[in-house]
Amino acid sequence: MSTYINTMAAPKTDPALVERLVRLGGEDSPSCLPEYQDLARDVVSTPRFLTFLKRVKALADENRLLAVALLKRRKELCACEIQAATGLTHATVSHHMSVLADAGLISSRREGKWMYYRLTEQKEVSIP
Amino acid sequence: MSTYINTMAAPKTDPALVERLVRLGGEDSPSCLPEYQDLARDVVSTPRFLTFLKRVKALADENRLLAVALLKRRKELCACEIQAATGLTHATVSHHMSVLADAGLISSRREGKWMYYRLTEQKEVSIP
DNA sequence: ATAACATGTCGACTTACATCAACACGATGG
DNA sequence: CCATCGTGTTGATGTAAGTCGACATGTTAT
Repeated sequence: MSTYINTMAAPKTDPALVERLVRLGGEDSPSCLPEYQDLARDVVSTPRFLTFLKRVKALADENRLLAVALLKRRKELCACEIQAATGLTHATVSHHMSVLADAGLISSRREGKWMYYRLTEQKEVSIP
Repeated sequence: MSTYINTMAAPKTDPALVERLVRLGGEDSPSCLPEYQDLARDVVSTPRFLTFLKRVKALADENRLLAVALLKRRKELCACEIQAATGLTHATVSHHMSVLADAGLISSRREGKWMYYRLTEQKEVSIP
């Protein structure tokens, strides 16, 4: 229903929607629309939320997840090995590894011509 | 380098690549190309891998992650509440919730006109 | 019974992103 | 010094996915 969208656009609260939401009010159910908007804003702006989202997005690709899974088995892999495992172009592999590194999931080490990657040890993160 | 791709296409192993990979062979570094292909195939075909990928993909969206984060705070939310929090159309919310449900992250309960969602309790899954 | 309402479904649109070819650059070896 | 090799970068491209409007379905209230 577009009333919600209009409400989002303008800070004014749609009385009908508020009534609807208030009617929902159980024991632990929150009350009205602005509260939801504020809560959502707070949650989304959290660094915890943003970090988690970035990591999850980095893992949400078959080839990247494969690379991470392989790095969990072998401690260290070079770019060409990951390329061999995934069957991708070196350009694509390089892009994927940069995404993973940007999310803080892997670290890279240069040794001559070769680029070695390994997982960064990270505590298990739960849903923010 | 397209040699890898050609090698992937044809089961035949490129001698030059094998040599390169063998040259890498350290103490814990595996040896040659077919081994990587086989290992990758094994890992990817694992139900563990596929389930994890599906869940991670479901969480890799700002609005879906927001919905899950809110469900972690309030025990139960109806569709219109999630719509109010995200500012999306009800069509989009419905789509997102079906994605989350399909990944086994949430369960739904119908009560009259309202559709209530809650998180499914799940053991922390680590990288497959 | 009719109206208002909450939600699901379908088709179209639009943006994000995975992928590759081509080029650039440092490193290694002859 | 020149050729080969391993990677990163850039621009272009195609496909997947998020989003919405419109319609359909079941529910509640008058």
